[in-house]
Amino acid sequence: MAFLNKKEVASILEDIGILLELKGENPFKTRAYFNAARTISGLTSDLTDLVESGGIGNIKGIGKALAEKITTLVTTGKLEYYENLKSEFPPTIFELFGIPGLGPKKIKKLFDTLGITSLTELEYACNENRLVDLEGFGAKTQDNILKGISIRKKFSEKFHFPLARNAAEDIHKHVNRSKGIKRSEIAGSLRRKKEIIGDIDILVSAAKKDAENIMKNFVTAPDIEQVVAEGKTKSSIILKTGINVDIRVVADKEFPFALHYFTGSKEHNVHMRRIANEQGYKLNEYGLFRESDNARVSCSEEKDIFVKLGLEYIPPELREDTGEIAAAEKGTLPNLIEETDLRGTFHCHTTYSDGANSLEEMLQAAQSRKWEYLGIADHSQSAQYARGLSKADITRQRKEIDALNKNYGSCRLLHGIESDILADGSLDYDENTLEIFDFVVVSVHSRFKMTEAEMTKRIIRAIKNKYTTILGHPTGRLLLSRDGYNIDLVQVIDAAADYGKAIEINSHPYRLDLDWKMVKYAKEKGVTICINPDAHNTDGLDDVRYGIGIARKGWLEAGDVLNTKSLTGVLQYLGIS
DNA sequence: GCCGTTTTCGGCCCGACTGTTTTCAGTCG
Repeated sequence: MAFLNKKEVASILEDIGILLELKGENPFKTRAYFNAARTISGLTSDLTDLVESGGIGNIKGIGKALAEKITTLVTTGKLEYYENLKSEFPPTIFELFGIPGLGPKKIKKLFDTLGITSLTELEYACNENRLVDLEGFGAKTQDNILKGISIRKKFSEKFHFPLARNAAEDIHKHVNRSKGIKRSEIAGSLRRKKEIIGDIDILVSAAKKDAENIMKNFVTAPDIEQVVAEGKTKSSIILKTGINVDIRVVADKEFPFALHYFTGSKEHNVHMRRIANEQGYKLNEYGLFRESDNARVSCSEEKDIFVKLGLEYIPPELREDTGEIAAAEKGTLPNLIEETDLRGTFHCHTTYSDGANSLEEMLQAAQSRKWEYLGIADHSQSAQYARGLSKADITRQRKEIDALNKNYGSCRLLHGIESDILADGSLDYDENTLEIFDFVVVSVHSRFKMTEAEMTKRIIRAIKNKYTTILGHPTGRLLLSRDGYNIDLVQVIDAAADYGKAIEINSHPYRLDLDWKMVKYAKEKGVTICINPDAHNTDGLDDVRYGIGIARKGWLEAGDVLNTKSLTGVLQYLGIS
């Protein structure tokens, strides 16, 4: 019997890390907790099993002390060490982390000397001018903290991918108009195709004489809320949308190294630097240096850095320190799927339910994308909020699809449905009706608040249904606004593997569900993945590009994905002609 | 805290910018 799941254990380990930082503990010790939190949250094997078998201590980065603490947490739900640490600080102290310029040391100082325990108290103290005389603080610091609090109140700290990408492209264009730019690129989590973006990183190479002008141009870009830092090689601004943008200007020979460094992730970089050290090099954002004589190893492209370290080139999407470096050492990195590999897609809505475009308009849009097939999956009858299809609607839709397929040669419409998974795990039509469809996507749209055991059972029952083709948005999460329902994804993926069913990567930028961390697990279990746009209009079809990003982050190759198959291959897969 | 073909101690990635200091600690990525 487990008292805490992975997510909860990881969250406690992270809290411990923060509390240890506050206490001024050895930074390597705190890092051990943060690393362990990351490791635990990324585990695909069952945590309870690992604890019971003692295998938990064999995981890299989890030694004797952490293994004991994790075991205690899983088996009892409590940890005295954590409770004691927590009792030293009020819980609201966590609010203070994330204000720019405020780290553990300063927060501790504020707590010890002024008794500040929350954001409100901090703002009050700033307005009372109480920070200026504090050792290590001053008028400037106090002012910046106030600005930070005001920005925190106004904006969220994270952004959906498209919003961040559009902002990044705008500022990138603006910067590129500066004189003397040699190379430039958008780096950071955007380049790694993360589902949520915290800030934008722009990298530029130029001669030294041009750097100052480029910086000036950057900090005077339109729509800037605040210039946070302005230096010769590094500056930082906050846009009116609340997004933070960092820029680095380096010499052109440093560009590949800076690009690698600036793309991250931080964990990947740390690991790469360790690999470099082991081979007698030092790696930083300016170059790769031989430790014996400090000689620079020249690399003209980012790819060369990996080659020099005896690694395969690691595509940015994989740089999360989740095994990509070991695979690159062994030469076993996947040949990642590309957007051009897609030959069609499934799960699209039309005016029959809550879509904005007709069947014919969707078909034309698919044709213009050179797709061989388009799977229509409107909502099912119980989804009344979305005008779910009655049996009469289904008959009518079938007729129209058959007629369109006769008139349009190059792209075939496939007639599917997005059937609600009812509370008991059954589907939303009788067997005679389900029989009609070319494919069936099954999704949860109601009764989100079940226990994990109930929800898992419900979804697995739907997976087992013989009419089910694809499990749609498996957690139901809405990024930045709604957590997914409680579900044991490992069990769900195992069931999909056992029953030969596909799982969707819902490509809508607010969903991106299945999460890439689990995509990799699904691939390992041999589950077919389907990259679906969940399009509600013709433009929505382009969302598959976000799904591709997630598929790549999940190590997928073209062969792992259903909709890279030709029409013939798909018809064969679906068992229709 | 973790780790080890240099193994039970002594390392642990590395550098820029800010604001406070008067040579550097703290923060950030």
